[in-house]
Amino acid sequence: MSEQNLLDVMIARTKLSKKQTDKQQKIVEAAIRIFAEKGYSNTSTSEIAQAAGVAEGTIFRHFGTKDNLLLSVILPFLKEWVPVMAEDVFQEIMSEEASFEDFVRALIKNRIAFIKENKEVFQVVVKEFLYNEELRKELFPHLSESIGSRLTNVLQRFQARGELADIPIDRLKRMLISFVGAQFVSRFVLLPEIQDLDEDAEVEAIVKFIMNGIGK
Amino acid sequence: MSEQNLLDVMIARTKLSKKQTDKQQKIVEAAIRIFAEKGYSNTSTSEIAQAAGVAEGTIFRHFGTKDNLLLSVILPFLKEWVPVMAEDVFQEIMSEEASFEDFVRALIKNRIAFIKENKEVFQVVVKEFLYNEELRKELFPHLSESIGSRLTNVLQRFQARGELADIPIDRLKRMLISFVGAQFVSRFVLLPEIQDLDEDAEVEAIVKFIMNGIGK
DNA sequence: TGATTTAGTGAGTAACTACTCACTTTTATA
DNA sequence: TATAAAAGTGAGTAGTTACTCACTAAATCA
Repeated sequence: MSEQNLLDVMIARTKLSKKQTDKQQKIVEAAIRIFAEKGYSNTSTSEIAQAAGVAEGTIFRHFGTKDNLLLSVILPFLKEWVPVMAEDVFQEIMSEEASFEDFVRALIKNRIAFIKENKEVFQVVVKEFLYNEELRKELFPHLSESIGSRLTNVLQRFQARGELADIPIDRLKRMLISFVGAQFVSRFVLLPEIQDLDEDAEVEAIVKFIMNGIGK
Repeated sequence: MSEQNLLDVMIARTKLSKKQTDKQQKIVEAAIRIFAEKGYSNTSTSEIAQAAGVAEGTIFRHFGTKDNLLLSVILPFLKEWVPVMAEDVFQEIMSEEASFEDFVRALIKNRIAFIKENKEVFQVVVKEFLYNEELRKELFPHLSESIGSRLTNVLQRFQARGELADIPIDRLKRMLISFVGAQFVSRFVLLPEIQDLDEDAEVEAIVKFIMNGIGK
């Protein structure tokens, strides 16, 4: 992977994001589609060029390396993922006197909507996050900082209010993230062919599981 | 991937499993190590040969193709995974008058022990299951049949006993598997560097989450 | 022991890989 | 409109890939 700091690339890419060529966009779209289907490592630049209706050289004119093309797919998604986590859900909900259950439900619905809008990129992110150790090691600290710390605050507040069981915050956080994450991964990556049979009911079941478990 | 039926390969490999050469074993061991670290697609046969202290031709003498080598890594693991799921835990526990909580605890402890013994292969299986669509499509039916149906029986019995919430079995099953699976994946694949800080407490937290959720 | 099968080798190969570069075409600017 | 800059091209390149095959070494069997 790229040796330079990912945050720098992230910022640089944002500045350039306004002036994007037609073909540049076609390349990214094709890359997303094929990366999602077969994985980054199993995709050749010539295949992307063909799918995008572009000469192979054009890819390298704009993105320099194949690695950079992957970043151009993943980073915009993550850049949107993180702040939306902050504003749309956290602030809005926390200002009111909402219950933890409401918070969890709103968070899950919000994230499902976002993933649905970016289904293929989500698939790429999940697959490469698991497969590409360098990428993971580079991105993990940023994600766990920006998302994790926010979640810690929220959980602490709800635990102080007495709405949560007396489990250490870190363990709570880990279980929450991995459970919800697993739902998203199994729904949108492992079994993407399944349609929304009953999305609301599914969300409700997830919320109930989190709140009350499955015992009786 | 291989065109032939995976079950046939599975059976064929079992028959041959007795007479395994020294070098054959070294190759598999090296493959497991490197596949787990960098992923199948990012590993070359020459790299495996070098790590195993073997000529590259030797790999192809024994395994024919790189795909077959991957199967020789994954299938023995799955072949052990499935029956142990049946005997060690299911039968033993179900014969007694154990509670659902006992069952879950025993199941999780048993699976953790098995994964610990086969940590690297587990990593390979998880990564390739997500990355390699053909492999997933081939293996998924067998796994969901042998494991899923057994779990369905167990859940039905406990639900009939009134120990479980009135959630449709399929949804129960999906949530249970994805939650427990997520714990294993995050523990042994995403964050393998973390040691057993307090494994019993962690297992207990997982069990409690499943039984009672995190609400109060 | 001699003969046959099996294990092991490593140089060789065709296909593919990411990437380059001299060139043409299009766009922006003066 | 003339000029400079940027976008786009595709044949070419050096390196790597999975895999082959003629061969030698070791094990098995008569």
